[in-house]
Amino acid sequence: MAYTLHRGDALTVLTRLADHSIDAVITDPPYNSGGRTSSERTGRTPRAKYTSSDAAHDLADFPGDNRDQRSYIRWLAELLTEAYRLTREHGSALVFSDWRQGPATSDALQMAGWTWTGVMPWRKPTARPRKGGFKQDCEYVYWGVKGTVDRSRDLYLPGFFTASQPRKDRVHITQKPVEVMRQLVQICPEGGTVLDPFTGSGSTGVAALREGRHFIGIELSRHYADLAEERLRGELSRDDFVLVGPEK
Amino acid sequence: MAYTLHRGDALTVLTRLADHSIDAVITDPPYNSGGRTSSERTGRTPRAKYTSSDAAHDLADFPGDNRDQRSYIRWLAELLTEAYRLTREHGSALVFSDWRQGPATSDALQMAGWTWTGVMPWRKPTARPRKGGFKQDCEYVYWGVKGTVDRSRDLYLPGFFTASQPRKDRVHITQKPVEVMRQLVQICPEGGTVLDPFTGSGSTGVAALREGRHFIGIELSRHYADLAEERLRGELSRDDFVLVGPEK
DNA sequence: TAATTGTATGAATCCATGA
DNA sequence: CTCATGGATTCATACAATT
Repeated sequence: MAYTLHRGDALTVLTRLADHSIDAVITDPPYNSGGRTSSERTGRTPRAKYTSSDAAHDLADFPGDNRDQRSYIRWLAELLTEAYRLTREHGSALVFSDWRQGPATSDALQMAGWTWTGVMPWRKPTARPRKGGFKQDCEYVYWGVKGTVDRSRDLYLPGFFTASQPRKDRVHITQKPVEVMRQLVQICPEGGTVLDPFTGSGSTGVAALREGRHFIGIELSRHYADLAEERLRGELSRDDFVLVGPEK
Repeated sequence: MAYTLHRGDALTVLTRLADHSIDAVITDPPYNSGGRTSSERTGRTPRAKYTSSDAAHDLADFPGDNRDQRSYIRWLAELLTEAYRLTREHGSALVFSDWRQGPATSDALQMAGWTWTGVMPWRKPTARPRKGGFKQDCEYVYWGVKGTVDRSRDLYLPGFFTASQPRKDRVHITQKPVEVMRQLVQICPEGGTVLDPFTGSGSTGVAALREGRHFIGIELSRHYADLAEERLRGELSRDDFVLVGPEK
């Protein structure tokens, strides 16, 4: 297994990649969510929007979390259009979203040509409660395919995930649990290639390598690109990775 | 606790009800999905769509499940507009949807004036697996409020439900588990009134009565109106219902 | 070693205050 | 008035510290 990391803007780098070189696009774009007013959403850093005021951690902000909803849909649709071009027939796109941006994500996916085939909730047991009603403790993975689902594969994946956010060793505010990502990357055939245009700290890549898929990542921020590089390099030199047997 | 059942068309009956008489609208409209093409959606009866071909069900069809998506949104928005008028300030609407109609449901809710405040997945552990990818084993409850959430209530509800569809004693194709509905009706203050314009077999009403809320139901089909009537009457004569203590 | 107690925090949300 | 800003708040859960 091998990986490639590009440092730069997602859309710019995508346009340079070759047609039909990718089997699955799995990514977690900035949600541009958080806050009731436009200025709350666009005028604050991710840390200010998403972090408890008494939290002691010192994780870096990430860029691109300040679009309004209209330009968010257009931007995401354009990105997913490029991703569609790169993807082989029957390939998949898996896009993370919170509850607020769900409809926008579904729209963008379909505007880009993907066939929307499902939604998989990811439940986070440690979400904040909400006084006066129902808490919102799920994020969502929107699933699109290029053309139709490949029904010839003997593959049965869950429709729902539950896992806590990484706490120890966390390096990104929105870091995803590797155990969830390991399930998701299986939508890519073994030995195929997974693309993540918003690599962040690289959990998608880590999962891809552990599950025997190649990985191509793109990350704008130097800080996170370096962190992802380090984590991915560490994966290739893990001597226990041959111990990972076939999933039951 | 008391209940009222109207037999008739939802929209027609709603226009006859009084302003500000309702605390929570909790309902499961016909989803109108279940097929990729317009003809697949409109050409089959609900039984043909929602039951597997080999299942030995004997459940009656229900009407109003063959609109295309555009008119579905308009129809649902109109219905939710009437429901909005009936509802008190800070009251809630909880609308069931499958994954396909989620964006449409969110649109209709907001078109009708409700503030969209969340989505709660309901997971059905017995859903069929899907060859070649992720199974779709969740339905969704879309939550809207009139104005803002009432933060003065000391109420903390879950953001996620898991429960199997009733198997024994099931009388409606899309019957909801009472244990899920008992959580949902708590968004209505104790002693308040819950409205369900698509009563079906009456699970919302059963849950409302058990949790100490009044219930108003509307059901078009004579068959299901009779069934709901019977179930609700049975609730009022349960001698164990006084044993239901205050929720912790 | 196992059980118990203690502490920090969450892709938030709400509200008072000031511009 | 509206809009922007910053600080206070909520509890289940994870993990560390302690018994």
